[in-house]
Amino acid sequence: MSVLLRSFSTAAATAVAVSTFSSPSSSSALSVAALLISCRSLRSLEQIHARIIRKGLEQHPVIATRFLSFCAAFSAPAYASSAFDRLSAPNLIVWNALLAAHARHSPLPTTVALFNLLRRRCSLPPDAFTFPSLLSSCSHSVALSLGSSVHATILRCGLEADVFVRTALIDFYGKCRELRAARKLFDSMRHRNEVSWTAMIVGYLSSGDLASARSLFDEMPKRNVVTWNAMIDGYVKSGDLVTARQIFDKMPERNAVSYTSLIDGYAKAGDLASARVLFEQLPERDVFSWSAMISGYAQNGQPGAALKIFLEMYNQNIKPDEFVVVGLMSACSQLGSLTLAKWVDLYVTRSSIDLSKAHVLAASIDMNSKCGNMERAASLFESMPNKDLISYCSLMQGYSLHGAGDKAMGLFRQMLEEGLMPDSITFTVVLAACSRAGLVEEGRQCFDLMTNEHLIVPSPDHYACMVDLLGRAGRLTEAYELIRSMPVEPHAGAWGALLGACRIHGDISLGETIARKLFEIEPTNAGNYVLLSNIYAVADRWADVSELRTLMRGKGIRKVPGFTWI
DNA sequence: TTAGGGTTAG
Repeated sequence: MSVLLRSFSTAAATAVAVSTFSSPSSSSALSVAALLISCRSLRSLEQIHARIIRKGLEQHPVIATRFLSFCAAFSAPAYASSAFDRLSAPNLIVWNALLAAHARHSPLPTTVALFNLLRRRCSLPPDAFTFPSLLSSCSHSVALSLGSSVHATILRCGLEADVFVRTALIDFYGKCRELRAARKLFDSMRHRNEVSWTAMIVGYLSSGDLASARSLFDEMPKRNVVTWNAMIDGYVKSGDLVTARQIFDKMPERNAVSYTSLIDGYAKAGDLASARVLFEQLPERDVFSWSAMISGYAQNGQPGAALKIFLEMYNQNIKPDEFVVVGLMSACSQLGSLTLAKWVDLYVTRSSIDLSKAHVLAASIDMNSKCGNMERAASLFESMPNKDLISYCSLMQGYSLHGAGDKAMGLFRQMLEEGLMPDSITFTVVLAACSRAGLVEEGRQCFDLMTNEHLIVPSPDHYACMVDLLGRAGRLTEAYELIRSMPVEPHAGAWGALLGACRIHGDISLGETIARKLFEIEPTNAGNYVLLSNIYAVADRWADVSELRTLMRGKGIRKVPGFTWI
C-alpha cells in the first residue's frame, strides 16, 4: 500500500507534470491522473484504464508508470504486463515500474526473464531503480547464486554505492544467511538510513542471531516502526515472548503488524487469553490479525471460538486470505459438521482464494473427509497434479474414520508406488486405519515396514495403535506384552485402548490390572472408571459396579454426557 | 531540465 500513500503526497506534482504533456487534451490527462490517485481497488483501476484508452492517453509515460505501480499495489502483475505490451516506446522508468510489479508478485524466473528483456529492449542500461526490486525477488526466493550474479552486474554498472541498491544487497545476503557479506556491505556504507539498519538486523534475525540483532538495534540512531516490529517478530519466533512484550510495550508507535506478531506468538504458545486481550485492543485489524486469532483458536482445539471470530470478520465484509480459510477449515473439521463444511466449500469457491495451493487443498481434503463428504475429499485429491504426503494422509485418515480401512491401505500402497517417503505421522494414520478396520496382519506388516525399512523409531502413538489393533482382535496377552516391552513410557491412550479391548472380550482380571494403572496415570478421567464398571456389569458383578460408582463419587468424578452433531 | 519507477516487519 506504500504506493497508494506515496501517491497522495505527490498528487500535486503529478497534476502539474501531466498538464505539461503535449497531448491532444492535457486537461483530460489531468483528470485521469487525479482519478488514478484516488483509485482504491482493482475494479476501479480497470475503469480508469478504460478511460485512459478512450482519451488517447495510453502512451503517456507518466500515466503509464503510475498505472503500472497501481497494478503492483493491487497484486495484478499480469494486468501490468498486458497494459505494458501496448506501449510503443516504453522508457526505462516505465520498464522499472513493470519490473517492480512482477518482482513483488510473480515467481523469480518471470522477474529475471523480464529483467533480461529490459536489458535487450530498453535503450538505456538498468539504473539504481532497477536493481532493488530484482534483488528483493532474489531475497524472497533465497536464490544465492542468482543474486550474486546480479551483484556482479551492479558492480559493472557502478551502482553499488546507491543507498537503495546497497540496502537491497544487505537484505539479500542477510536472507541468504551470508551475514559476513551483508555486514561488510553495511559497514562500508557512507550513508545509512533506518531501512539499511533494519535490513541488517533482519539478516541476523533470520539466522537466529538475536544477540547481534539486538546490539545493532540498541546502537542504531533512529528506528522506525518496521525496525521495532522486526525485533518483536524475532523474539516471538525464538519463543521469548517476555522480551517480545517488553519491546512492544516500549515502542513509541504501534501498527497492526506490531500487535499481530505478538498475538500470533501468544496464540502459538497456547495463551489465547493474552492473544485475545491484544486483539481487542487493536484499533485497526487487518486480515492478518483476524487470521492469527482464527488459526490460534483452531490450533488450540477451540473450533467454536475460531468460528465466532470468523463470523465477526465475515460480518465486517473483510476479504479472507488463504490463512483465514485454512484456519476456518481446521475449525470446521474439528466440529465435524457437514452443513458447515459445505458452506465453507462454497464460500471458498466464490472467494478469490487459490484452492490449488497445497496447504489450502490439504485443509479442504481434511475438512471434507472429517465431516463425512468423502466424495468431495477424493475428487479434490484427484485434482492435485503433485500429491504430497499431507494430502495422502488427510484422505487416508478420512477413509479410516469412515471405516474404509481397505481404501486407506490402497492409498498407502499407491503412495509408496509413487515414491513418496512415509514419515512417522503417515504410519500413525496407517496403523490407526488398520486397527479400526481390524486388519491385523496388514497392521503388523506396516509396523515392521516402519521400524525395519524406514528406520522410524515407534512413538507411544504407534504403540497405542498396535495395542488397539491386537486388543480388538482379541489378542489381549500379545497386546499386554507389547505395552510392557515398550522402550518408551506408554501414555494413557495405549492403556485405554487395551482396557477397551478387555471390555469387548470380557477379560476381567486383565481389565482390573490395566484400570488400576490408568487410575494412577489419569485419576480424573471418568471414561476409565466407566469402562471398568461396564466390564463388571457384563459379568454380572454388580457389587463391584456399585463400589466403583461410590469411588467415583468420592473423588468427585462425573461422566460428561455424550453428545452428537447428527 | 520538470514528472513517473526502487530497499526493511506479520
